[in-house]
Order: sequence, then C-alpha cells, then structure tokens
Amino acid sequence: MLVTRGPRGTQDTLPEDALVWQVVEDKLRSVCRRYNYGEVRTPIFEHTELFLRLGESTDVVTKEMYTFLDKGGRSLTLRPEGTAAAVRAFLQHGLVNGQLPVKWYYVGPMFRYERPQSGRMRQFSQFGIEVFGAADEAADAEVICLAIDYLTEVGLTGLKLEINSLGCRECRPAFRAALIDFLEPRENLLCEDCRGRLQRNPLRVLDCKNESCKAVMANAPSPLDSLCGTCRDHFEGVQALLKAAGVSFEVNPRIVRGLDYYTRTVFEISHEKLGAQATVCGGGRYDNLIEELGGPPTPAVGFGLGLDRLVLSLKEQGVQLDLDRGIDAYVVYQPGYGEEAFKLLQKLRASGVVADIEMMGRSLKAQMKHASKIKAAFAIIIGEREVKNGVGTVRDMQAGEQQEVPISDIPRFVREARK
RNA sequence: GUGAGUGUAGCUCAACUGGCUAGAGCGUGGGACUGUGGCUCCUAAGGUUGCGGGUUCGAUCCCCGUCACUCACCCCA
Repeated sequence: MLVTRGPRGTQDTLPEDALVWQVVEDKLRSVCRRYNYGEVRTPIFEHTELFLRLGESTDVVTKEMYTFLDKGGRSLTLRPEGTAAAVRAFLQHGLVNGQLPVKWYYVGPMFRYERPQSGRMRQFSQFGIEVFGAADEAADAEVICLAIDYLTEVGLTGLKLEINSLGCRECRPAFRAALIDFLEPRENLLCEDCRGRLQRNPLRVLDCKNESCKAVMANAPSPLDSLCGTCRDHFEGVQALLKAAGVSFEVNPRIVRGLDYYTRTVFEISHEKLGAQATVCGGGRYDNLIEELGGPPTPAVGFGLGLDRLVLSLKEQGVQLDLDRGIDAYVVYQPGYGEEAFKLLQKLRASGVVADIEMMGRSLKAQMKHASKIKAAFAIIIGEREVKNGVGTVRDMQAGEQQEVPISDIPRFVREARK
C-alpha cells in the first residue's frame, strides 16, 4: 500500500480544478437563494440504523455502505445519500410541528463502496434538495425546475429530463400484481438478475438494460395504467406545471430509481456526453419515508444531483470558464531589501491588490521570469536605487513599460490600473 | 462482487521480432551584458520501466502472482 497514493475511488482537486468547483458551488447557492431554499448541514456519518431503514432491497444500503464501529462500540456509517440525514434532522429539531413546507438544500461528500469508473467515485459530491410537508404538485414541479435551471445556468446543454409516476400505497400494489402476472409466464426469457428481482422488487425489471429483458418489457404493463385517480391527477398536474414553466420533458414509464422510498413522481436528468453513468440528477416524491423513519405522515419531494458528474459534463462539453486571471502584482527585490519589499507587499494586499512576492532567493532576472510565468500584471522592483529614492519601479508586464512610483502611491497606482 | 484493457521522468509519449550508459517534447532549475520577463539558444536535475517471482547468456518487452489505474457490468449521483 502506497502512502503517496490516495485511497481507491477518491480524488484530489488541485487549485486549478477547484476554481471550476467554486463556480459550480456558487451557482448552486444563488439558484437556491432565488428559489428560497435554506442550507442544511448534517454530519457526514450517522447511525447505521438510519440508513438501514431506507429499504433492504436497495443496493446502496445493503452492499455499498462504509460502516464502522466507533470506540464506544456504536455502528456508524458514512452517508451514502443525503435524504435520510435531512429527514432525521427535520424530525430531531421538531420542524414537523412548525411552519410548512420546509425547503432545504445541502452540498457535500457522500460515500459508496463501489468499483470506481467514469462518473462514479467512492467519495463523491452531491447537491440535494428536499421539500418537507408539501403534497401539492407545485412542489414536484418546483424541484424539477430548480434542477433544470441550475444545470442550464452552469452551462450544460444536451440535457434530457424524463419523468414517471410510480403510484402510492393505494395503487402501487395493483401495478405490482399486474407486473408479476405479466412476468411470471415469461420468467425464462429474463436475465438471471431479473429472475431474482421478480420476487424481491419486480419494479426493477422495468429498467433492466439487458436486451432480452427489454424485448420482454416492450409489452409490459405501464405503471401509469394502474395509477389511482388521485395519483393520475397529481401526475397530470405536475406535467401541466412543467409545461407552464416551459420545461420540456419526456414521460418514460421505465424510470424506476434505485432507492426504494419513492412514491408518485420520479425523474431523471441525463447528459448525453457522460458515458455509462449518464444520470446527473435523480429524484422524486417520497411520501412515506418520513413516517417510516418515525415521524408523522408527511409528504416530501427531493432530488440528488451529482456534482462530479456535472463537472465531468462541463469538461466533456468543453465549457470554458475563463478562470486563470493571474495576479495583479509581483514584488521583486534585490538581496538586502527584503524588509522594504515585504512591507510594500502587505500594503498592496491590505488595499485589495492580489499580490505575491519572491521567496526562492532567485536572481532578479529569474524573478522577472517568474513574474511573467505566473501572469503578473505588474512586477514591482525594489532595489538599492528605489529604496534610496523612496520609490518602486513598477513594470507593466504586458506593455513592457516601466516607471518609478513613490512607494506610498504604488497600491493606488496598481489598483487603478487594474480596474 | 464480475469482465476486459493498461502500468516507462511531474505531464504526453518513444525504445525493430527480447540485445549497449531507457530517449524526446512540454514543464521545472540555472545560464547566454554581474538591475529586468515573453522569442531564441545552451545547460542541469528528474526513472528501482508499479511491485514480487519465473524463463533466458540477457527482460521495458515473454510467463505467473500482486497492487493500482481505466472502461464496462451490477447499481446509482
């Protein structure tokens, strides 16, 4: 095991790349502000039991969790998703009894023990939204609009939004039964995985990518046909609102989602250039989850949006964010004048100038070379002559012209030149 | 967890069918009027060829193992 290598499925973001992340995060905060969502920050680990409640047929909790015992013997788990913790916090702080809806967003790292591949890391970053307390279709529509707005504003094109409805406690059992009735006589045509799913979670057969399964499913019953009256109205309402907002979408009865807690509306947003892991955002309504986690019956909607995949899409799409602007001033000095140079440096910084200074003990020539390489707009030379006259030689690196400026005027001089 | 591919300098890549001190470009350091960058030129540093074993007179190259990375499956953001 190499200590000079990060753990599998993790990555370092170096300053140059971090600039992209900063833009991505700034944008998400501004969109959330406009939509009136507040940020919630929950711990990165939770009691393992919290995630176990998410459902035993969900791979995310059964085989992909980073679970460990702490020194007190408690079983804790690095969060694999954001909804469970948000719900926990919502209940823990008694917000169910307060003003509803509660509209939250979160950003941060999630952890899943999986085989890494493009767009899938063991530690990855997710941006998520949760609306607690609202059963209205406006909540579903708003959440979807927020995701689309954000992705569009950050610069993505070629997005595909697909929506579906999985029904509720009342009508889902009917669909499940219909699906099993359809699948059982065709069981031998399904792939091995789907034969297992048939018992545990037949809905998953719907989105199997195996060719023969797809062929079988071409004539399978659609969940939309089994929807009860209220669910149908709700789904139609969501679509109407999306249309009213000018958001284009496609109804895809095959969208199922991997977390088991979804009810009614589910949706996915994918990006064409992403390869196998093309889903950049996925979410839906989960009207039963809060109750299952020990709260009163409370409707809710939300989504998770993969920021690593978003950054990947931006790269693939060649979006340039024009981030490398260099610095305003680089202070260059001769041996023996370090104090004067450093004093000027701090004056520059105090006045808002982006400034840096030589600290490698290089020759004046090498310092100038360095100033040029790091794209300094000005090199400010402090040497014997300058100190004697109380000035600094300010060299405009682009124009190749220089002049002597009284030391005390240099910050103002640079600031105005950089406007 | 399964499958396939790939591991040579900080980065991108060379090295005929196994054969001399493993090379180049970029990048980095120093220099070409000892107070001035960009272009050009010179020069230096930097590799246990992922690691361990095997075959061979000889392995970067062939074989086995191992680790890592990449892509895909599963699943998901």
